[in-house]
Amino acid sequence: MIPAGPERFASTRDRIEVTQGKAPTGKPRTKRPSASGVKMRDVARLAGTSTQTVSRVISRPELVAESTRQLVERAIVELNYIPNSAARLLASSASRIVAVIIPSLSATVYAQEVHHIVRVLEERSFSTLIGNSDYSQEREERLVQSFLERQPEGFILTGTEHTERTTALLKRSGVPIVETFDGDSPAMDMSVGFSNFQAGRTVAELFRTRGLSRLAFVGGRQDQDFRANARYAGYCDRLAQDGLAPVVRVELDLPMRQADGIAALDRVLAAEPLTQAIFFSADNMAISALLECNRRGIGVPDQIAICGFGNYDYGDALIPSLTTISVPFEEMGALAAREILARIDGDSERPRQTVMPFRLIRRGSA
Amino acid sequence: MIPAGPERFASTRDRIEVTQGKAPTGKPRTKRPSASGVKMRDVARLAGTSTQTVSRVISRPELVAESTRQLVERAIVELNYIPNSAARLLASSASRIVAVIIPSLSATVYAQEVHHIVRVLEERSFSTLIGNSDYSQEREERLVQSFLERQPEGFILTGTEHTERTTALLKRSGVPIVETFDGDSPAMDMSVGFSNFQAGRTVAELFRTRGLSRLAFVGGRQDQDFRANARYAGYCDRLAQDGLAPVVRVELDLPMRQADGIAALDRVLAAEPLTQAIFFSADNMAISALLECNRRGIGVPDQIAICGFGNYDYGDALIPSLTTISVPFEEMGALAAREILARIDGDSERPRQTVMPFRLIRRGSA
DNA sequence: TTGTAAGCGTTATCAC
DNA sequence: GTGATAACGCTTACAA
Repeated sequence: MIPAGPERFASTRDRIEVTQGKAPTGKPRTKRPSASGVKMRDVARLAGTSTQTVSRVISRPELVAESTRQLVERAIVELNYIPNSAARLLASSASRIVAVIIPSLSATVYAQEVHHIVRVLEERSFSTLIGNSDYSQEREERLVQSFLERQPEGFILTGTEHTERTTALLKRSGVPIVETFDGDSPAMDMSVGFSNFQAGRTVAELFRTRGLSRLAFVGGRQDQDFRANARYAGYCDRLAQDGLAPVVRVELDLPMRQADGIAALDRVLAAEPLTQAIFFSADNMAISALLECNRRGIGVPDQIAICGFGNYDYGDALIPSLTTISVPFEEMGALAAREILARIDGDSERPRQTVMPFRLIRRGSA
Repeated sequence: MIPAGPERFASTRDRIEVTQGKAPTGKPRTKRPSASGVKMRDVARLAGTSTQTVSRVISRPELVAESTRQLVERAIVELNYIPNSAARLLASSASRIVAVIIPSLSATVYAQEVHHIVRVLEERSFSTLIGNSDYSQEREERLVQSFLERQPEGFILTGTEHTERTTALLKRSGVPIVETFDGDSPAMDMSVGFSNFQAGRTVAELFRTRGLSRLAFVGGRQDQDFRANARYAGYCDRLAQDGLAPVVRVELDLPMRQADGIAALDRVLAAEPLTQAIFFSADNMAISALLECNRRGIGVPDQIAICGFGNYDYGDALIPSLTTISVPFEEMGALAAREILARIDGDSERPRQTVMPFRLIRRGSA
């Protein structure tokens, strides 16, 4: 079926002459190398139809007579025809691309999210363009600009903090946009997130219920980690209710690596040796801090209670198991993708801002 | 600078009339909605030049007179012009896209790899198309076909096992291809991998050095997890040297989740209660098995030695710490991307098949 | 250094 | 149900 020529660039000119990037009429200018080789015109020629009919067979087969359709389909297989999406896009403005920008694929939460975005989009044969902003709004802006050149039919971004230009570019483009991971702030267009503020409040509430009052917080730098800021704000808000405030806030450079958990623990204890509880804004740090406490003989949760965020895989396998906040990152990604698709499909009046529920997973460490 | 109209779809027609998808000459057929609005022609008009000059300013500014260039650049900013990459691609066949297909972004190793692929490509302003094959060659084939429509300038795949059609399609396309994660088998084009076979051998060697002989293996299903097969083959190869063979091989459905480690441990012990060592083909399972052993009072490494694969973050924080194989996944991704770029740049005769070194990280568990 | 003309491969439109 | 023709927005080739 497929000619098994050993050389790369093997060509398919076995049955019919394949168009070779020349003007079909008029004086033949010098050659232009044709990218793929087989084009719609070749299929039409072999099938004995016009290109238009081939085009119809591909996009709206129900409009074509059964017999013609089979002829064309056979020609497509025969020639191994692969449509050129650039030409399609140029003529029809339907790129079937969705652009996704996240801070980093190295962070499990974003990788999970993207996995499910991609999964949902693939079901509908949309392709996914992926970009890492590296926690920088400037890089995000550059990515948006560069992706915009490809006319994506949707954008999925992380958070609601962007440069003015990013916002302006996106709004002007008229493309559906979903912002994820942030259910606290208003979105440009649509959003699928969760309340970081309430998550922080919930953890503070847990600690207060246990009668603890010297509470610390560990998260990313204020100017980088906006979601952690919101969690901190919620944390403070609940404490303020009892006339309290966090005794230490440790800010770490992003991306936060697992080992940073130990350093953070040290910084907390150096600043306030009598700290009774620590809220880590990511489980990986909480886990390494917890293991470090075990190693040092610091009792968890009695001497120091620990709560993480994200409900990573290993948390429940530790001793003590890790108390944490569980957020449905997979569902968030899947829904974000579905919202984009729904908008593309013209199902207009759907809920614009979805706030997903999170859960406090109460286990051994707090 | 940027008109701050509150409505979406805000248009920029403040200074000059923007082309609106009509034939500039001849009888005006009915309108075709222009996707972005501003196009090169508009920039040219505002700058008082031809589109050709605008094109040059964008792609080869050194060919344009300083004064003209400034005029054009100002017009570009003024109009917020964003080039249409479909048109560029159609005219020039340079998509500046690289397609990446991995089994799953949910698995840390692939997410790490992709993170670095994307990072390297972004430095050169290439965009990344990402697809999950879900450990299925059929899905991989579909993704390849669909990505091929977008004329990527390179493909990065996982492993060296593909359907015949996948191979045929890719070879015919003439696009540079890098296969990753497999340094044992010959590649279609280029490859950046490591020897799974030698990794398996190394682990068996470690266990043999410790005088253990009833050895088990835990990995993915044979028909899905080809890299684990290679590790198993190496494992067996080393054991055969001493007239031995694994006492149990547990095969799990992919993707393997952390909790599967405990189930696998049970299956190993059920099949051969006197098992002395287990090689897990992924750290996440090794970690949960190790923690489960602690919980059950099974002594590690004395009663059962455990070795993982991948050197995940938490392995060295456990007690006992996890012995494992470390593979430079990040470097592998980065190099894969660089190989593609080098080929695109025409730096032809570079090493085609790179085998990256792995390291045995000897820690407490084996 | 700049401009003109002719495509790139597809789809929209309209006529048959 | 099918085909001819004109775009889609850009770049290549060549002329000025």
